Amino acid sequence: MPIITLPDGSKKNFKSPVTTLEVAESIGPGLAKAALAGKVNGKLIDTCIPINSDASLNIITSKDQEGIEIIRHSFAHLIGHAVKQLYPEAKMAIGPVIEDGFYYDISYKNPFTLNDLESIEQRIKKLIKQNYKVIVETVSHQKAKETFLRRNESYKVEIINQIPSSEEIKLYKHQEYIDMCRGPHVPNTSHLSSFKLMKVSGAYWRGDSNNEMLQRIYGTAWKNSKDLNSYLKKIEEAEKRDHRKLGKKLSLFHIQEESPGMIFWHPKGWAIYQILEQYIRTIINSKGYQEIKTPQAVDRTLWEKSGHWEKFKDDMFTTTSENREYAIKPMNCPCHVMIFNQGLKSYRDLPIRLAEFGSCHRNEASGALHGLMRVRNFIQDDAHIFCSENQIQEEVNNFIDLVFEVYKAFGFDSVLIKLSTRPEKRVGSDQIWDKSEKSLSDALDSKGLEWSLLPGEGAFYGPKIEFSLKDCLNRIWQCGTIQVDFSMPERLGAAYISETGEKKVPVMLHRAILGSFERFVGILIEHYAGNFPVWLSPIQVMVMSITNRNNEFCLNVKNELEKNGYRVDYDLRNEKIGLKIREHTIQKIPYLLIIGDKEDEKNEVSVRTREGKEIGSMNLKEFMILLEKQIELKGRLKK
RNA sequence: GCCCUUGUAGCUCAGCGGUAGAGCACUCCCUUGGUAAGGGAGAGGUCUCGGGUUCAAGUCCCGACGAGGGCACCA
Repeated sequence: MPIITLPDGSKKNFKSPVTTLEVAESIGPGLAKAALAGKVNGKLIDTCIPINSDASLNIITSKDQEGIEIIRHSFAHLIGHAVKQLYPEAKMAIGPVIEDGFYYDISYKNPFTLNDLESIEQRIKKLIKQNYKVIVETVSHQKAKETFLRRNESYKVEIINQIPSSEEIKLYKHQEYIDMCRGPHVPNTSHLSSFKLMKVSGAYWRGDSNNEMLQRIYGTAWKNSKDLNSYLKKIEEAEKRDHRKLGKKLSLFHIQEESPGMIFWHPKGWAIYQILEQYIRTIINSKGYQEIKTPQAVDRTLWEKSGHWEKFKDDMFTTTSENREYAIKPMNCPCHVMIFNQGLKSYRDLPIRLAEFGSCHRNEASGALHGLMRVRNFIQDDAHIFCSENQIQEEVNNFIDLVFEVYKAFGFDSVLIKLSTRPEKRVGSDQIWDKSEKSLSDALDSKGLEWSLLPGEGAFYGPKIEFSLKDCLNRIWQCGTIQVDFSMPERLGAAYISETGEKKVPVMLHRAILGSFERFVGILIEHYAGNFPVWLSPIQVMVMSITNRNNEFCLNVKNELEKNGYRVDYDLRNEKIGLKIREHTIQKIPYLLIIGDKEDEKNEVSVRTREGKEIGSMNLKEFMILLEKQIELKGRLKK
């Protein structure tokens, strides 16, 4: 006799086991129609599954996030249903829910084209219209296996073989199509309306590049067409922020065939880069770092000693000279150890913080390259801290503060923090790993930060904290990092004399705040949509004449601003002011100064912003105060 | 690296077997105009590269290289 407690606290008595659907019906026909699943004591189940004992029940509809995820999951099954009708020989692998949508991995002899995608989408629409019931059946492990063997679904069989044979398996029947899933799923296709198949791509079976490649169909689905459209609109808007597009439009940089993955920085892009570098330089100087510079090409023997040659040989560019083989450095760390090694060090010297804006080359897989975000040549705001074991905690703590201080200056409010721990292939004892992993997690916890654990994702020499930011399409990019390294100093013979007079190996902390400048500029372009805050704008002020009678005054204004350290350009072309405003607004220059006879007479400038706001007329001094205030803010205020 | 898509003027793109097109940008001329496009004329392309099919190839086929989206990778 189950008593069902609803979210509002009310209780309902039932004489016999009751399903979510029946409970919903007892409340009202509207709810019964909308019910997608039940959440029984916190666990999601299908609406047709009987509840045998007292329970709290939450009826899930498309208004709940869980409901939308159920809808998306059921859409994955619909791909299966449609694909098997259109291409009976296709084999279905896995079809999970992802952020904003779903996908299905499929094995099929021919590649799916855009036309195929279109016909699959049409077929799904046709299936939805039939308003068919999705039927759940719980079967034994054996029966499930037989079912998929009979249907020649070898991937499903492989999945079942990984499930303990004592477990029961749920089959979802979509008319003649059968899929298997933990569920729950929608009870009827009538709940499935607003979706779009987005793209096809390749994906390795079980995510392993040694396995065969399947075809992945991606889709998005929402509770109604309004949500779907606003999602599609959002993507469209985001694409306009793409740093590659804006980089071209604003003439910041370009990349060309002859040097894939390497950047040609134009004057404006390089201006931004240099401002960043100078900013970081000033900050780290004040935090006890010393800047150094180390060679670009280093004999392979050093890379052999550091362990890079063995593990990353294929990812290094090499060159030869007079029978010697060199690697173009992929990292700065071994060279930093070489500087540390010059001269005997005492425990009193520690920590030693060596920073370098060093250009590194990594021969990344061609398919990994992505604009400024993933390149083969990049410069990090790199530094290595040589310290004793008991200094680790404090150094990590200070670094985390530094990262947040810097990120805040750019207006980043959401920073993803991840702690990556020991990978399978690694150097160093478990004891050392225990210690270093703990020092990182303690540091994060002591700051009260939210972070997630990535087991097995650490570098081969030590665990790391990663600070990641998102691009305009929500793709995540690692920027800052701090990594504990107990191995490389030893491999490269670093040592210091301890308090007790013995030789000890220092710990090395690898760390970067921005990560690569290339990637960080890419993130900034998208973060600001090209509207750089004044301190970063390559051109801060554009001085424009209305007629050529005002040219001289314009030049004076420009020179005066330049003399005061501002980045200024001017436009004296024989064009109408409307055109000049339009062009420089599109170029996203923060301040436009308009100078005509009126301004000339009063010795003032008329100020307009790239947002289209006319601030009014003022003298240059007032304008510079205004500029100064904006520069002070850095990126802390949006726009 | 793998799968799919893709490569035409500085940019965005049309053309998809029969003598290379548009808009914007560019150059010149006219216009001196007050807060997002003034008017006219002109110049500009071994259609990524290399093979092949064909009387004829941006256009079809093969290969290389690059790019885009994923996957794998990311010291």
